[in-house]
Amino acid sequence: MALDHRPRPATQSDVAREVGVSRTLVSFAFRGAPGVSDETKQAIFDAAKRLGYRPNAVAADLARKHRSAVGLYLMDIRNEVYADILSGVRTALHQDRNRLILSVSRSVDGEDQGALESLMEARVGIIIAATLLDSDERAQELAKLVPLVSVTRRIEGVDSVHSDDAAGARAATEHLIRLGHTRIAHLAGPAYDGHTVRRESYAKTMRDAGLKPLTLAAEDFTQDSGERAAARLLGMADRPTAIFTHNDQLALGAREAAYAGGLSVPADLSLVGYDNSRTSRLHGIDLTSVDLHAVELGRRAGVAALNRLMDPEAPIADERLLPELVVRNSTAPPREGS
Amino acid sequence: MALDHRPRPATQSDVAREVGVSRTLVSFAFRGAPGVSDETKQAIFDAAKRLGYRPNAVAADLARKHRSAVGLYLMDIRNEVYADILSGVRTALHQDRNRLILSVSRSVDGEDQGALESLMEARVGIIIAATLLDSDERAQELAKLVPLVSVTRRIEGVDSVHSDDAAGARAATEHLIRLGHTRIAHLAGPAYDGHTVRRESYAKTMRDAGLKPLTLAAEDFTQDSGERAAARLLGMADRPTAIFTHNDQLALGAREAAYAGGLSVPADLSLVGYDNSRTSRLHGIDLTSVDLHAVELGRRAGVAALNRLMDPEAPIADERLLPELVVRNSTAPPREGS
DNA sequence: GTGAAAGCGCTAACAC
DNA sequence: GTGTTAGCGCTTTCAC
Repeated sequence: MALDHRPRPATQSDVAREVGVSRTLVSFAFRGAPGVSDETKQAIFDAAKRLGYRPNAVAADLARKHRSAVGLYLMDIRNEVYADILSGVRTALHQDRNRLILSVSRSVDGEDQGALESLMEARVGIIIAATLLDSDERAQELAKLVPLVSVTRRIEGVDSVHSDDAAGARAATEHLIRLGHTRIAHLAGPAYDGHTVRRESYAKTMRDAGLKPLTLAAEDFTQDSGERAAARLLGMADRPTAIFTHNDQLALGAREAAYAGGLSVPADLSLVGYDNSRTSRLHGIDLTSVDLHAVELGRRAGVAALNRLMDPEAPIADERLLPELVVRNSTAPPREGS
Repeated sequence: MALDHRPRPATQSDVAREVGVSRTLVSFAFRGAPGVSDETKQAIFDAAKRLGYRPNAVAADLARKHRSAVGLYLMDIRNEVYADILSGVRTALHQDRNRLILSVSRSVDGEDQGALESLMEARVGIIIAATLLDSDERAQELAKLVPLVSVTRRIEGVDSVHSDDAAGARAATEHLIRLGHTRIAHLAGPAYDGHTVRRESYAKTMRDAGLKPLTLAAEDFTQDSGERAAARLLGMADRPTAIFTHNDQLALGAREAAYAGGLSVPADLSLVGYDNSRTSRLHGIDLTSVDLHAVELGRRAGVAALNRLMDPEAPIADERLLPELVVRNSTAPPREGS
């Protein structure tokens, strides 16, 4: 067998025995607690190195009746926004010695029990969730079991750091109205509690401008489902001349549907996405999109988690960032007569 | 405080006390072990539900002197390939009740100690690594501490499931040669042990065709660094008419560099990527790319991990899949006279 | 069928 | 400075 014999990992006791001290001293030494002479400390570290000892954080947590790991739930690993949030969370957590346990939603099927469950099983001390698919109610229940920080979505009674979706959707819609579009559709995601703000803001903005809103919900948040939904929109008799989508992936799907139908962007169809992903910035894609500053969102969520861990009694955090519309080349005035 | 009082989670003892049996019975009941009457079992489950008891998998592992969690290391969360591998791994692990702990490399800086360390700390029973940045030697050392499955990269003496990179790079290079290109450059990633196969295969294919290889290593695997490196390539006196890149992100960066320099793809520059990412399939991007079947790679890695867990003495796995060149519109014959 | 007791690797009083 | 002891939530002999 090429595999070497894997010896049972060294424990505190092994180190203590090797040095000839008690386990307590080893424990103290590794946690930097006072009460261990420098010599002893050196001897302990040397022995530990020799034996290949590494503290068992899991057992330590158990003994301490305390949970040091922070769990991060991500709805969609294929969406850059979540990668950005991860980056942000990490920079915030970097200082502390916290372990970060990631968990990704299995599929975008409207419930994240599996992923959340695995975080609970791993016995994390707090969960940062981006973006919860569950209802507000279930989220609030979850928060009773373990501290919860919701990113990207505001939940009453739960630490939340989110982006002003109403403002973002309004900016996107107004941009299209200002260009002269009147038949502006909205390609929404599935209608979960956390995802209604953008569609409502879109509808309100349309009505305020005297226009008729037209919202179609995609099956999920993927490019494929965006393409399917947009194909339906573009097949209508009075097809829209502009579409504002819930996220960039849906927008890219709509873009494919347009080209598949012989339409081009922005000449025949204006498109506004949401997320300002890297792909949206590619030459030839040039997607107008709303940037919700995901890295910063993640960073703040990390800070909020740290705060909550330090003070369980602190008031509920509720932070809101302002998104920003980035205008590129996927939007233009509608063609004459269309 | 809006936050409800968070009660200490119920334990086995609580359930046992509630039902009026010993802890052992509760333990047996939850693990489906024989020796518990159906009535008792029912009573136990009822009480557990009432009390909101959920088994502590971490403590169970500790007591069992066994590690049930599987750790998955991903090099780059922004690269779709890794999202695909994650999907594959999950489908393979789905049957089993194994916990999956994710860990993503902090930055692409040539060493993944941090991410690996966190997996060790979480006390996982096996690590699936995609793609290790460390040297073969360090990977082999790691494998002595905890079972390791390497995906995407073959490591001697370690369970590996990878794609035939030599074949992939050869196919890409030959495709460009066949189109008539002679000045074909290769944009490689940083030169880690695991990433040399593609560049070597490219060089060999060039030499075999009587052409002179020109390899430039990007600083990392991101689009930005691809853009910078490609800009240097395109600024050369005798600039290449085609570039084959280590991955799609680098290729997209090269594409940006081309357009920034007034060149268009494929008229002035042919481009072949690697990964066949979703972005590469977008209308207007149409990137010719090598598909390494990442989902299947991940699935097999998951299976390999399960096997290793079941039989530590089994022979080392070494699986290799054949990649596939997907030709799109980013490659064309070189312009006359160039 | 059921339960008592020891132990997993570690922490945290408290005493010496 | 250093060691003793009890215990975290659970599993696992082994005896009743």
